[in-house]
Amino acid sequence: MKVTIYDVARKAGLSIATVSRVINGKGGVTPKSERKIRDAISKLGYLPDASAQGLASSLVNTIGLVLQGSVSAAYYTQFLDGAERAARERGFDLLLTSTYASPESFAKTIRTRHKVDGILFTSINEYIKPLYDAGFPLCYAGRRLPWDERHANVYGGFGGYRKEALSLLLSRGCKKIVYFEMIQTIAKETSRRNNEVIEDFIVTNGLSPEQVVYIEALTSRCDHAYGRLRELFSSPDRPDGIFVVEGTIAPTVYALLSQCGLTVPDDVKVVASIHEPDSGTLLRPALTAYLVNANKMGYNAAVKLIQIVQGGTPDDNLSYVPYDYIERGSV
Amino acid sequence: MKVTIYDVARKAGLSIATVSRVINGKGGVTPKSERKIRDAISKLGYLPDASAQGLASSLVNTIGLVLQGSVSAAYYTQFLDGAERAARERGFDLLLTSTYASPESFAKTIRTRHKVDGILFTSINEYIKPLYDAGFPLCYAGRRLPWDERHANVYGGFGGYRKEALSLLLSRGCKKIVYFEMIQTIAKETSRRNNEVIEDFIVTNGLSPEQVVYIEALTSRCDHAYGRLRELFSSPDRPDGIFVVEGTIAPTVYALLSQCGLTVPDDVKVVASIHEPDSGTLLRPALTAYLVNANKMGYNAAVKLIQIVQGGTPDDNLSYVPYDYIERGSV
DNA sequence: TTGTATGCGTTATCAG
DNA sequence: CTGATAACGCATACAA
Repeated sequence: MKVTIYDVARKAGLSIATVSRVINGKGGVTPKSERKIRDAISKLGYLPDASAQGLASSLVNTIGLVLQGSVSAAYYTQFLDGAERAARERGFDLLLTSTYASPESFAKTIRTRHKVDGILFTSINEYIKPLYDAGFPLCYAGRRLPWDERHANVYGGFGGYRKEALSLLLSRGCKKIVYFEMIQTIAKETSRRNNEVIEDFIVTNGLSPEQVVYIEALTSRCDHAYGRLRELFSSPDRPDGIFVVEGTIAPTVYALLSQCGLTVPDDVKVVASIHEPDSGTLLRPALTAYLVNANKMGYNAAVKLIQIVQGGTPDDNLSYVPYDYIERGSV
Repeated sequence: MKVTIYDVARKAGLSIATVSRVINGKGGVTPKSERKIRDAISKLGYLPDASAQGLASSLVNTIGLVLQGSVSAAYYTQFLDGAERAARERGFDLLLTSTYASPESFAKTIRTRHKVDGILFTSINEYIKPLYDAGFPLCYAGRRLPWDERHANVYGGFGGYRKEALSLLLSRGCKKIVYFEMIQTIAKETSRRNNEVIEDFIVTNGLSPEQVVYIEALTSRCDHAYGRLRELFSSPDRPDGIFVVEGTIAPTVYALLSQCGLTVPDDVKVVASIHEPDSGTLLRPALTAYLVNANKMGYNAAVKLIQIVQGGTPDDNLSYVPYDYIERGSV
C-alpha cells in the first residue's frame, strides 16, 4: 500500500507536523529527531504525494510551456532543453502545451487551476491576456515586450540580427537581396514583423522595394518556395545576396545556387541565422551566420519565471540574450 | 477569490455531490438540475482544481514523457507533437523530462508520487526497472521489446529499415558502403545496435568487414566526422554508397561529395532515413529515403499508455508503425 | 435523483 | 522544539 506521512511519523515516533518540517526543510527540528525521520523515510521508501502537497500548499512546482509551431525544430529543441534544465535544477517540472492543438484546448489546459504555477510562452494569443490581467505568473520569450513588472520577458534581439544581416549584405556590395524564411506553421505575427523589418530596412537605406525580396514558406510546401528561389536566381536580374532564416536549410540553398551555376560568395553572398554554434561550419565556403542562443533563452526564461513564482518580483524581470555574429566565408 | 465546487452548488441550489456528478459526466442527474449546474459553472467561471481532483481520485490526467537526447531534432519534435496531440485529445497533459539532464534528476521526477499516471519513454535506463516491476503504467517507443502485457510498446522497425537501406545499396551494385549517423548525445545502446545491424548485414551477405564503414558522431563535434567522410571519399579506395541517418544532414553530405568531385548517384549512391515526407525532395537528385513516422509513433504511444492508465490492459499493447520506402533519384 | 459525510495526504496555525 | 487539528477542494459510498 501507499506509504504516507503518517507511516513515517509512526515509525519515527514523532508527529506528522515534524515530518512535514523535515521534508520541507523548515528547520526548528532537533538533529536527533531529523535523523530518526530521515531514517524512517528511507526505510519505508516514502515519497510525498504531489497532489496532496499541491492542494495544501497551492504550489505545484510545475511550469507550463507553450511552444508555437512556427519555430524551427532546432530552435524548438534547444529552447526546450534549456528550459527543462533550469526547471529541474530548481525542482520544477515542465508541463507541455503545443499550439499545434486548438486554442480552445490550450486555454482549457492552462486555465485548469493549479496544474501549473506559471506559464512560459513563445507566442502570444488571446488566451494570454486574461492571465496577464489576473497577475498570473507569466514569462514571454521571443522579442522584447512592453511588459509589466509582475511578469518576465526574455528576448533575443530577433529584429536586431535580421536587420543586421540585411545591412551586412548591403555593406558587402549586394544590390538585390532575398530574405528567405521557412516556417512550420503559419504565424501572421511573424510575417508582419518580417515585413516591418524589411520595410524599415528599405527606407533607412534609401533602397527601392524591388531590391529586397521576401520569401516565406511552410516547410510542408517548400517546393513552391524553392521553385521561386530557383527562378529568381536564374533570371538576368538575379539577386546577389540572401539571408536565410535557420541555417539548417542553408546546405539546400547552396545546392540550389550551385545548380544555377552560381558560386558563394563571389556571385551570391549568403548569411543565415543559426541555433547551434557548429551549424554551417561544414559548408564550403563555411556559413557566415548570426547565432541565436535558443538554449540560453529557454534557460533564462524558466529561471525568471520560477523566480516570480517563488518570490514575487525578481530583481530584473527583463533578460536579453545576445546573438553572436560569426564571420566565416559566405559573404 | 477562488471559485470552488461549493460556490457552484450554492448558486445552483444543489449539493456538491450533484455538481461533481455533472462535472464527471456520471449521469443520474435530472436534465433540469444539470442545466442549472452548467449555468452556475459558466457564470462563475468555475474550473476544478487539479490537485484536489488528483488527491480524491488518484488520477492526475497527466503522462510523463522522457525523451532522450540521442535522437535527432526532427524525430524529437515530431514525436513530441504526436504525443501531445493524442494526450490533449484525451484530456491528458504531458509532463516533460529530458535525459539531457542527469539521471538523478530524472529519477527524482518520475518518483514523485502522483505527478503522472504513466510514463512514456524512448530510452531505457536503470530507473525504469523498478517502475516496470511495480506495474506502473509504462510505454516504450523505439524498437521492439519483450514486453509485459501490463505495459505498452510502440516500435518503428528501426533495425528493419537500417538493414533494408544497406541491402538496397548493395542491390544497386555498391561495393563499399558508409553507415553515417549523427547523434545529439552519446547513447551506447544506439551504437551497439548499429554495430549489430552492420555485423549481421556483413555476415548475411558474405561481405568483408572493410566493405561497411560505420561513422557515428556527436552533432557538437561534427567536424571530425565530416573530416573523416571527406577523407574516405577522397581516397582511391572510396566508398560508392552511403546510408545517412536523418535526412536533414543529407544536403551537407551532398555538398561534401560534390567537393570531392563525385556525383550522385553515378559515383555514389545515397539513401537516408527521414522524419517528414518532404524531407530531401529538393535536393538534386532528390533523396531516396525511408520515412519513419515519428509523429505517428508519438501519437500511438500516448494512446496506448492512456488506455492502460484508464482501463487496464488495452486490446493490444503492441503497436507497429511501419516505415515507408520512398524511391527518388539518389540511388 | 439528490444530499450527507468521510477520506485523500499534505501544509500550516496554534497551543503547549 | 513538538503535537493536535483545521483547512485545502473534490470524489464517492451510503442514506434518504
